[in-house]
Amino acid sequence: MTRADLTPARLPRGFADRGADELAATREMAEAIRRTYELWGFEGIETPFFEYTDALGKFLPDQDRPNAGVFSLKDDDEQWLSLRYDLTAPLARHVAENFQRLAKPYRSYRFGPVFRNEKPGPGRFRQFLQFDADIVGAGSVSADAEMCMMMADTLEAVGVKRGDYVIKVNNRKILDGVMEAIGLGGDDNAGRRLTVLRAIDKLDRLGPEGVRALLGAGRKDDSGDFTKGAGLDDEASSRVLSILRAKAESNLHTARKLFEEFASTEAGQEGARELSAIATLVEQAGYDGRVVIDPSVVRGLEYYTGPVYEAELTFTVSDEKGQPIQFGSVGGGGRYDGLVGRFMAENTPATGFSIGVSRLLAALRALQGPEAPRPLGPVVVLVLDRDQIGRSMAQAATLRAAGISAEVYLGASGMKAQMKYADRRKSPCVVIQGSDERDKSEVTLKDLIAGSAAAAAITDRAEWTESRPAQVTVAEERLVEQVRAILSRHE
RNA sequence: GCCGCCAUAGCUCAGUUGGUUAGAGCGCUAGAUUGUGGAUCUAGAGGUCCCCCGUUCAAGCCGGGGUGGCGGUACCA
Repeated sequence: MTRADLTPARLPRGFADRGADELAATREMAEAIRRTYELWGFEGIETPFFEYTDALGKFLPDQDRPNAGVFSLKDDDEQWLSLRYDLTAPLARHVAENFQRLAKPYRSYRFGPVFRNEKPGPGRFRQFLQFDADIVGAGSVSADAEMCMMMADTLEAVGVKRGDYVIKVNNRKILDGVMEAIGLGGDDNAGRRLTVLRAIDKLDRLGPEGVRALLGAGRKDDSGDFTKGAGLDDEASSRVLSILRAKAESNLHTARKLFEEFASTEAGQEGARELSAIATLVEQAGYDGRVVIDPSVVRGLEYYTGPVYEAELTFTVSDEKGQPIQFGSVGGGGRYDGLVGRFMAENTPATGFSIGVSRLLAALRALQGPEAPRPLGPVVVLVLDRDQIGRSMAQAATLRAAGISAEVYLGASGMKAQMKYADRRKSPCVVIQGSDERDKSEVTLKDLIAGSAAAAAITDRAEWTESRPAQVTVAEERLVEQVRAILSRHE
């Protein structure tokens, strides 16, 4: 086989392998989230990665193929299947399919990878982890208030300090009311309404002037690309922008202000009333300041029908170049009363949220800095005489029986390379038994972490070669006891 | 999708007006140390200069096309 025939070892774009450190960190975080959800009375449910494409609600009517943005394939019975792109649509399918069996309101959570077939960017992959919680069958805003409060608890459970995050709540009905008031009501204007929502969603990045441009004629960005605007006149734009300034010093003030300014339509009235109810519940439950009404939140642009919420990290950290980075949103959700209704005639209200696990993890790691704790590897039992490997295996077995993770070195290299191997495995300690120890039924244990620290102080070459820091030789039957002593120093 | 930038060793990158055998640092393998990782010294391995076509006596370098990557923007259910 020539070089040119070799298969290139390469990962598809937008996908990533994840190593031991990240797996451990993910497991820990997922566990903290799961515990919180269960404390709030949610139960787990798992759905498959694949769904029928129409169940996900994505099918272009004018083409015989599913929408771009979704990974899809045709089954052998000619039906289109797609990889799930979120965990909400599969839940809606599950609830509709098992409607009679489920106790409602149905409180459930789910965790797993979702897939999006779109251009990856920095920190954006085509496969990533989400952890969702939803309440199906509860139409009152108490359910939305609970979701917000649970989100706050969840962030604290994974290690975000109070004050380092905020759960922002808004209500789509406010926006709907305003758009109705400026003449964007009705089915004919659905496209323009969407443009308005998208413009508002960009407030963080573009500022009020950028948003105003997008509400009006349009905006040209730095790369020279032009984005067509919603074509509103100045007065209408101002009206929309005034929503974004409605945030006041407290939730109840904001709610009152919204009621005063945007209650000219029925939808606006209802939205303000709902937000006011949420504000009261949040205050009574002691979540004031953590859950905040913020009229600039838009969220997922299609299926939300009422309250929408978003978890935002408020701290900044520096990247490798010292540039401050703001992590922003790590999750969000809202009320989607229409989603289950796609599968069954019975109207089923629902509300829920999703946490971007990978993103949250990245934020926390950046916060902890590069010296985030690394999990230790196994104890490595060296093999100095290959015909004595059975003894090494017996020693490893003894350690395992004591619940200590241990492995026998299985390579062909000498002792020096074995030490290097153990070092790279982040092994806390190696077990050495050459002929000297074997004759006396002893083992030598070397504490690699302490050894590393001791070596850092050595500058003289002779001392370096002579010294055997941080190692101890003991009788073989004291193996477990000594290893435990070493491990206990590094926990 | 649109706009821009980039592609040389495992990684980060040099490479002069186009000119012999394409380099450095780090990493890797090993020796100094007959049994010791991380310091030091020494040696070694490792390259289709992204691919194709063209210009030229001569291309890593110039031109065209392709592919891949990065950044911005749009989309993000």
